Amino acid sequence: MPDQPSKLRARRRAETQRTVQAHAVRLFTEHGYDATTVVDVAEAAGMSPMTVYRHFPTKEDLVLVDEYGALVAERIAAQPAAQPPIRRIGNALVDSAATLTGRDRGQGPSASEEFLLARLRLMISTQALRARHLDNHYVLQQAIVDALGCDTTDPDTVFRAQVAASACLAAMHTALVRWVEDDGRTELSAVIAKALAAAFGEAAVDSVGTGPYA
Amino acid sequence: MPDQPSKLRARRRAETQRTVQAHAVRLFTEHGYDATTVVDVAEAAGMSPMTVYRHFPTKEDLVLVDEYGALVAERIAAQPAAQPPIRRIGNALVDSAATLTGRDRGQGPSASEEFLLARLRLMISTQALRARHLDNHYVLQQAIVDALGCDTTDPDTVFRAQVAASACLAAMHTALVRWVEDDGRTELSAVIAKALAAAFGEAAVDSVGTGPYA
DNA sequence: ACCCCGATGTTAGTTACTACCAATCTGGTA
DNA sequence: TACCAGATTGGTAGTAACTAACATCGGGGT
Repeated sequence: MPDQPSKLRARRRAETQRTVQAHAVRLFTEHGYDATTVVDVAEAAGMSPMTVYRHFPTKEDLVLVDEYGALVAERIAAQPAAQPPIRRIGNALVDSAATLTGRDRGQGPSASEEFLLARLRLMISTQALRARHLDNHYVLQQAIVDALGCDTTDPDTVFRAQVAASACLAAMHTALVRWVEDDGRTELSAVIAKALAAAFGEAAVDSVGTGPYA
Repeated sequence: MPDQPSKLRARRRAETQRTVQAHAVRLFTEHGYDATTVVDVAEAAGMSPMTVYRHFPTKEDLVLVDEYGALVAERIAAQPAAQPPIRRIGNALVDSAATLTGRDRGQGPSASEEFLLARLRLMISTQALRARHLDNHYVLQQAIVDALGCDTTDPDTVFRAQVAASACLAAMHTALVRWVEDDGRTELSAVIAKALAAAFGEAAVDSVGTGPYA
């Protein structure tokens, strides 16, 4: 059963990855992304540069790991197909953000949220990271269009879905920037909902401020 | 008068830049962006690699020169401020595209348009170029928000403007991709107008299909 | 005619990343 | 327990995108 290689291997692997990433983000934040070399990260994590490259194909990936994409695509497919695309995408984005940051009743950012914030700060302020982050949206856009499962024989429908997806993601990204500028004090899902409403009108999200709280 | 250094210098400079860029885009298209080195480009253009770097700070800039940004920002400011931001931005995007491709009555793509198409094809298919191109949108977004000249003391207004700008640019980018997939046979400004209408409703653009033709 | 500055070239160095091979360590199995 | 297979790690060498510092050359304006 090579499908499940003992799981212990996988756990150790995931653990070292987290370790390396934590050191990387810390060093990047302290001394700047460009001023920090991969060798520096390797030394801090106590391993050879080669090993770092084995876990993260590029230096940028040390910051960019994306757990959000799969979540969104999954939720899109789960939405009723009757609603307009923008609404479906918007709901999926808001829900996914709520799940990801999953914060209980207005307390401050948790530890994992602080890490997310640190990563986002880097992604926004560093050109190379910002560029690749936006390119990830490009991939996510395709995933969303696929998940919408619209009639692929009609090129016009596909086009509209692509436009909806890219516009929603752009609005979400702006919300993300805003959230980071506010140091995560507000609630991410609410900021996203506000952004979507600003772009597409109130009809874009089920209802602003709903969700697990309300 | 060092402000206007004889103009002849500037013209020669611009000319060599065009030469280098033409060779670069040709080589990139023929052999692939990643498979072509800057040294290859320099040899093709008949100069040393250093000179190439003097004219284009990075390899990516050989493809990415952006003449669009200034055009858009300028047209935004020229629009009546009474209209909603999305409409103002949408009109500016459509008008700028029409100016840029400036084609007379449905003939095929001109020579300069072929060049634009080649560059866009590279920007879309090559990851590094795609990423930096999207990052340029990020800069353009700021320029648009500034050009809108909204009340900067109210953070909410600024946020809405940012959302509007990023969403419009995303829709325009999708239109761009579509246009390239169609090998520029349709009219770029019309595709952009269609994308904006799909995202924000018919109210987004003054009227689809208007402009210098209609 | 002269001088000055901008454009070009050369060299040497840094850094991200890759290919290849060797060593080692782990986890399950006979 | 002893062992095998495969996963993980490490080292070396190489490529390619840049950067810095310095020399050179040629054209333009005074």
